[in-house]
Amino acid sequence: MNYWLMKSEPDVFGIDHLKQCPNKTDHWDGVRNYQARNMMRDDMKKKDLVFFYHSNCGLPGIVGIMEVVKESYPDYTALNPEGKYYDPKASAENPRWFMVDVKYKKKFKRTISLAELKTHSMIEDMPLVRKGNRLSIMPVTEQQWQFILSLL
DNA sequence: GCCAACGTTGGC
DNA sequence: GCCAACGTTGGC
Repeated sequence: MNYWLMKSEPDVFGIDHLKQCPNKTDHWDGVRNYQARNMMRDDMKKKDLVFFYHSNCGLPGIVGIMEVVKESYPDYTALNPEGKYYDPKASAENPRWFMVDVKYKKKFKRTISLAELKTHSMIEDMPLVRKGNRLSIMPVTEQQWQFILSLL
């Protein structure tokens, strides 16, 4: 089993949105970065656990945990010319972009903020805390996962 | 709202 | 294949 971290803007889609979805499950659409796509498409497996990270907000940080419940399939939002995730280079035959389904597991009592995460040398190798990093999906090692949980 | 860092695009 | 221009991410 693998661990991951995925970013989302809480104003657009935060952890509370996921919790309120039917069956607390939704598809993680709109990923338009090849590195992130490849990980989601090739390496993300059912039952993998994922940190839900809130970005671009008052207190950026890890807010909870979700679980992968469906492995990658074409992100159909790329095919909708009206949608903001439309990509004219994607087609049904050649989807180009993929998504997985994730299910809400838990929300932490507090946000483990980016500022707090940056103070710990245990996790200094995480892309998340490195300068200028914009990856919206990244792998988390088991050691990093356990360490972060120990901060709660 | 600013801006640094980064990814993507497209001319050559 | 290089690289300048541009667009986006995301912290602050």
